[in-house]
Amino acid sequence: MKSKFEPSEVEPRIYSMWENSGAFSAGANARKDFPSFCIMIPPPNVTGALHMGHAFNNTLQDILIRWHRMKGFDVLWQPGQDHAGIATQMVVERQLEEAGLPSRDQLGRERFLEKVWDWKEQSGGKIIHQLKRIGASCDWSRNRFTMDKGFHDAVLKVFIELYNQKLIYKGKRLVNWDPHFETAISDLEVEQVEVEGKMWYFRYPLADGESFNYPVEFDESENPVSFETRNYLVVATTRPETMLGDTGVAVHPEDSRYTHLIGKDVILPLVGRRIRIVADSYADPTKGTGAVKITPAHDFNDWEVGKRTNLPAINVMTSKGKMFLNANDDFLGNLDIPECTLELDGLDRFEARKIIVKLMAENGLLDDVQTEKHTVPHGDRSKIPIEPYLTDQWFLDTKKIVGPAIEAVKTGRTRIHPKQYEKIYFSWLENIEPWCISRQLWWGHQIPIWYDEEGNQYCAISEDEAKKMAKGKSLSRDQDVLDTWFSSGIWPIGTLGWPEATPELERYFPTNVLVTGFDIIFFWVARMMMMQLALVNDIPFSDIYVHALVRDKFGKKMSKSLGNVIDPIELIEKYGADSVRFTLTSMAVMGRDLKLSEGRVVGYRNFCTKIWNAGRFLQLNDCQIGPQFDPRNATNEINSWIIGEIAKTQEKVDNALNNYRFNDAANILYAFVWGKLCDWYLEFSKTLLKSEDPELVAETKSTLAWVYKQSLVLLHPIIPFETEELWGELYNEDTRIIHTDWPQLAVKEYEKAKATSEVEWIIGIIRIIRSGKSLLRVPPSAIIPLNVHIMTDKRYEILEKYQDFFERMARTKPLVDKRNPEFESINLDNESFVINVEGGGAISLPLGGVINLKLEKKRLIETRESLKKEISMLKTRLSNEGFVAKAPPEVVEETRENLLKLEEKILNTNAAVNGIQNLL
RNA sequence: GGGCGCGUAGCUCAGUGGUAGAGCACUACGUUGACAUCGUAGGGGUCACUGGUUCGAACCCAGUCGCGCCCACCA
Repeated sequence: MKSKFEPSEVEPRIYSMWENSGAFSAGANARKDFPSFCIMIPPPNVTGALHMGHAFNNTLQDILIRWHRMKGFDVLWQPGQDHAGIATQMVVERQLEEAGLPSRDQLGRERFLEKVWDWKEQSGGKIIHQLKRIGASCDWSRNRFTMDKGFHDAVLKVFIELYNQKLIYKGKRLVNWDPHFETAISDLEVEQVEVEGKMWYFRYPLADGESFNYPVEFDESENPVSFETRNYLVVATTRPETMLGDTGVAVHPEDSRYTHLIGKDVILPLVGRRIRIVADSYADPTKGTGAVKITPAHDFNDWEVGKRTNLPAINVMTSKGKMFLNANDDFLGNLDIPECTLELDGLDRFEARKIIVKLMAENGLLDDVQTEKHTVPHGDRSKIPIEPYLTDQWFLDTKKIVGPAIEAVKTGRTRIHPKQYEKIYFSWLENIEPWCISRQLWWGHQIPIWYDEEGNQYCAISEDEAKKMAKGKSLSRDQDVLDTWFSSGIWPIGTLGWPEATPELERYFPTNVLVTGFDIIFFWVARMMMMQLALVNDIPFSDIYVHALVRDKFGKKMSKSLGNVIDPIELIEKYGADSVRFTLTSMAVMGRDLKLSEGRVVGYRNFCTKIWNAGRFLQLNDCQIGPQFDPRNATNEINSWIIGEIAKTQEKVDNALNNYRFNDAANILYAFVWGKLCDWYLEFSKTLLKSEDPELVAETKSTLAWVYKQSLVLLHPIIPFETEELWGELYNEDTRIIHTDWPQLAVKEYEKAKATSEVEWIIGIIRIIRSGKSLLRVPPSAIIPLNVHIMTDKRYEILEKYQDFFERMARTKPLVDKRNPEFESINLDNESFVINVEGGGAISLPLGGVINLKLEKKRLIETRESLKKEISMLKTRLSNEGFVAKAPPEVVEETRENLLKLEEKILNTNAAVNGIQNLL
């Protein structure tokens, strides 16, 4: 065995060994009649790179997968990648531009898509390779891509089914439009960004020479007392450029300032168009001026107002967000739209804004400007303000299929962990809006709709089919593609071969756990629920584990623009995949984001080193599990103790993982392996192995080998590489650790209570001797005497039995029986450090010349004082009737026991004080 | 505006009714045959604040202050 564990050498070797031997294949290591256990990987972008969130997400999945595989379940971890419409198209377009190649438009659809496929082929393997680096044990032979033929057709099939059920329809609606990508996006892809903005107050002159009295001063009961005569209305806006598309001004039907103006017209400044003053309760008298300009084609609320009050909608922008004033798009009414003579055509909407404000000011129509913060909707990919835009789009009527998805979680058929996310899930689903599923992109699943010359729709899986339906009419296909999340929505059934009735669908669906971040609950989780239930009438998974976000050490979201991204691959190269995995696991607390700091990784890298060195110790001592060895029959107490401890650890780890308490699992293992196995048992074993009793030596070697082996198995789901390597080094097994059976150590059978309490007592004494020596600055190498003053015979015998351990582990001389039946005073024959022994008894370390008697007396008195304090605290509690009557009996009992222990300690301390006094 | 979460040791975080925990960092000592990526010992916290419930509160409840996030709206 090498003296150091070298992840960079071991990890690739072990991973290929697993992969080449089919260790990850669906059903590998499945025991007969065991149920299936299936996890669908949240498919990463095919052209993406692994970030910390992926590393975290997939580590947790891999833990669950490896754990179940070892337990004998029929396991499938289904991997795959997502085509990521906008993101991928964006990358390829940028590459073309950087390389000075023809642009998307110049290439045309077919040739552009070839470029995208090229890029996919070129970079698509990267993310898979990176997932392998962290040790993900997916069944790669089943890898799926959302644009692969089978999956592609499944997506179209879904569209066709839902279309035929009239759940998918086309309509001209106002949608969130991204002027950069020139596509519609869904509500979810819109981010609200707070910006410092301005509110402009514009005067819109009344038509036909009208004027009115506007109240300007009020008395105490808010009645107007003075008025000014106005021949204009004032409206407020944050987006002046949209005024060119104004087709009305709304006031509240009960706003007495304006009621008499309803039905009259104003002249839209700069444009000269007459637009109507309408009554609509959307206008809030308490906001702005109470009169609100209405631009139905560029504002969601205005669109609704326009529909209610029969105002036309005039689109004033191109799909790129540039002004375009003579579009003559009049979708809601039939007003005659006079030609606009303003020369703004082709100007960017924000440039136009400046000019319009300037023109309004020049015309004396700018009433006021205020600066204020407001939120502006931005495209989550383009990061520019989206534009509400009037277009033809496809929608999925989610309201009609949402019911079962809500029901499934309400009834607990699907459980969300942690539970608090259920609320978020419900609140979104219960207020769901139609889902805009069409995108004006090229990379994606092209909508399977063909149109004939009259515009009739033919929904079919292929052009041939559509032609048949159209009875030979000449057809053209809809140019739009589907939202990427539409295809992700059928990931569970799609990857298993739906719509075919495949054996995999039969075996693994519904799947068991979905492990995902909360940021895609709406995008993905809720939609999978809806779509699976709608298509195959079953839940996609029974459990949803929602994990938190990995943030940087300051709690900031990692992002490229902030430059605070920690690359998991770099961490893996520096510390090894196992260390990174253990770190993420130990921080995976439900419901709280994790701030990753490199210090944690270092700590767990050291843990991996510790495990390695313990393995070396076993090998140096030639530890193997003897053929006759049964851990339940170990005779030596120390051996029994550690056997009991590993059994308890196994139980705790299972319990933690069953409850998705990954951090508990990691911490339990850490505490056992380092705190118990290495710190104590290995040290004890050094003495045991020197025994002259060959049976004890054999039992100890077997125990070491067996307990360490169980530890490796329990660690394997979190630390797969190193445990596999150690397994190969230390144990001659037919199977690799990845396919070893997960232990089931019934604590009742494996733990010997007597051995546990005995060894724990000894550990306590060793600790306190070490502590005493250290406090008194006795050099650790100094070997000191150990006198026993107060002790029952029974306990003294135990103490004697462990003499050799005291000598090795606390550096003491053989113990000397100085017990005196008269407990009045300890018979201290030299300057001594006195120790109260847990559970009764007193020992001393005679340290002549080393310690200052007066100081030691002072220390003892201080000890006595603190004991007194504790005692009086406990006494107060026990004399409290409420406590005795209402506290649980075991708590009262425990308090009594503690009090007795303390009282014994104080007696011993008194005796020690007296002993010292005699010497002084 | 609605909702969720967080505030515990210098740092990163567990704990969640019964006398405060881990890792890292810090201090002292230490090369005993697994391990200096180590060992032993130690210092360090009125568990944000204020009230309440309780025999007992870091934990439950209410409020306050600070931080973060989600949803909605924004004339």
